[in-house]
Amino acid sequence: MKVLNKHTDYAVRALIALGMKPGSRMSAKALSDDQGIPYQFLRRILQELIRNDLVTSKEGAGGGVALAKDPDGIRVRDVIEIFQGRVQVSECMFRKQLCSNRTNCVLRHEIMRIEQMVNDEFSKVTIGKLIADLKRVEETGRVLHGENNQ
Amino acid sequence: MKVLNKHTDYAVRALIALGMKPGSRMSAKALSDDQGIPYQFLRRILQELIRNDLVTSKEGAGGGVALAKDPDGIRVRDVIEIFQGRVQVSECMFRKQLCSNRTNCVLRHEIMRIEQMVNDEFSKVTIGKLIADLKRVEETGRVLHGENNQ
DNA sequence: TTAACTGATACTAAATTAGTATCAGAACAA
DNA sequence: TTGTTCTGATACTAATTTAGTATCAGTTAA
Ligand code: FES
Ligand code: FES
Repeated sequence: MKVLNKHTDYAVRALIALGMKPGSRMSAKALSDDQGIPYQFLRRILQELIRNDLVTSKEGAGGGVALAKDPDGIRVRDVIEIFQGRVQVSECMFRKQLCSNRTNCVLRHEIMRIEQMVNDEFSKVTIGKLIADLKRVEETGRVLHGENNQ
Repeated sequence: MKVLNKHTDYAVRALIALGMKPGSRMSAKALSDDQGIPYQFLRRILQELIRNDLVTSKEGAGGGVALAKDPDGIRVRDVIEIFQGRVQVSECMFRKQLCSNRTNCVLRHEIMRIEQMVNDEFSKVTIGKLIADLKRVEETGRVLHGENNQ
């Protein structure tokens, strides 16, 4: 059961990469090379991030993309919702077509509690937090993530 | 972002239905009609539940399936793991091929914490608990789930 | 005026999920 | 002992989602 798909995965990676170089724009090409993300795929992901105001862009030569806001203001939850929709355990546990009485369904209660928890947790994790963690690890010399070794 | 697929959904429904009539066997056909689950699909789901010792079966005329253990001993988590594998947020956030240094990866830490939480929660929800909830609601006359009304 | 970019969108391929079909064999009952 | 009702096993198809590619128009800077 995989929770994050490639869109979200790549988007988070791209956002971190952009957040690591504050102020500077990067082209999609550079990001693609940097992070090993298929170029055309990344392009579409970035365009979606732009539409959702997480990223700003500048067209033309010397253009590129940059974070639209403070890394601490970008939650992983936001990214998930853009590419995968709201976290929901099941559209409706016992019926394809949503029930009219959803609020009364006890089965749903359990499930919605879990949904809420997951959403809360993903709200706490921001790009800023991830970057801080990454930097801390880099400084203390501990190994980091897959791109850097092996 | 849908977390539970049809296999899990139908399996839970079937397990609840079986748990509601303790002792008695039901044929896959009856279950299928009862719950509105496609017959052949349900057959395969039941066979999987049987292989995993959540359900027992008896062949031949008058045969059928029944819960193999106490409903309280069947966790929704077990069902999820049978049909969707272990809950994991991402195989590995930053690399397709699992990194050798996963234990040191700070990004992974956040994610594994959330995974753990979800698994814990789905461990707490058992078929017995769901049945108890259902019965309580039936008694108090409150509306229940989608099969019973519009 | 050309090279380096993004915007928009159509398209294809791969993987997963959902659902169907078939045949063999067990148990029961007449 | 034969027909009927059931499960076991497994192959198959269809639908949907996810992943990835391609193309063309327009913008900007040198
Ligand atoms: S089954 Fe639809 S709301 Fe509970
Ligand atoms: S990216 Fe692979 S373990 Fe962190």
